Amino acid sequence: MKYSNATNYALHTMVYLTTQQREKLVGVQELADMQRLSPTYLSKILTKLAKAGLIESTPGAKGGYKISRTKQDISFLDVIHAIEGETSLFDCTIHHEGCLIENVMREAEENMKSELQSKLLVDIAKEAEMNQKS
Amino acid sequence: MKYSNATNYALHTMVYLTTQQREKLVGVQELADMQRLSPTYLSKILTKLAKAGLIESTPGAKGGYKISRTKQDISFLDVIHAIEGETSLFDCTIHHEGCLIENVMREAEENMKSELQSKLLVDIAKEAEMNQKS
DNA sequence: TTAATTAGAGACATCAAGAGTCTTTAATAT
DNA sequence: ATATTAAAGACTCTTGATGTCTCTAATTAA
Repeated sequence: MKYSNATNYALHTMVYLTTQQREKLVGVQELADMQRLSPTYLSKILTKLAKAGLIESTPGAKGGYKISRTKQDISFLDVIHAIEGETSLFDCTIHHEGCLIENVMREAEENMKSELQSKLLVDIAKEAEMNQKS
Repeated sequence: MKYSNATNYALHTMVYLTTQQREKLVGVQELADMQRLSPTYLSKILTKLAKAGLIESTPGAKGGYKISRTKQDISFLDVIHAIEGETSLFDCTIHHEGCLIENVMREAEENMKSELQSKLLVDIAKEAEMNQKS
């Protein structure tokens, strides 16, 4: 069980955008080069992030992407959610006579989600910048 | 991102076996009927559990499976591990210039694993029995 | 010893989702 | 008008999950 590569790329992209100065637009080409991805593929990921309201896009020449102005304190969970959609660690619908482990798994999942919700992009970006300087 | 159906079936099977009286062998047919699965498919899952030392198998007439005598305090994580193998939520190898989020994700994963490690089959089995009586 | 029963092993088939490409369209700046 | 950039969607390829089927090995009961 692992998160998809797309989620991984999305998180990296979001951390990178967070380190940029406000209002500066970054094109998909630059973001793709950074991660050695094809621009068209990354573009699909970026569109999902935009639809979720985490970033804002501007088409046309000198266009690009930037972190959303309205959405504050974006967390890791927000990003994961935007890419993977609503997920549940366990699918209890496969059981016919009632799921014995539903409560246990739900508890574990809530716990993990709350931790990922507490991880904010800005904190990680600061950390990354400090590491880069040293 | 979710655990596989096989892991789900394995957990249910293990909880069921834990509720049985010691040393009693349960055949794959009974375990499969309980979950409405084909015996041959469940058989593959059971073999993995046996190889991981979580259950013991006896072939031949009147044979079947029972919870391991040697392995005590089996946890949810043990079962998940037996089926899914060694997993990691994030694959950092896809990044060329160093993974920015490795530490964050590792922390979240460790947290979740330690919670699943604290969930013991015996506790869940007791709970399930109490619910059945009421 | 033979027959019935049960687990184990492995080849095989099927399906869904992930991963990624390509092409066309729409919007924006110069 | 033209160049640039995001958006949308069809398409391909690969991988892994989910099973099924068949044969073999071990054990019990007669």
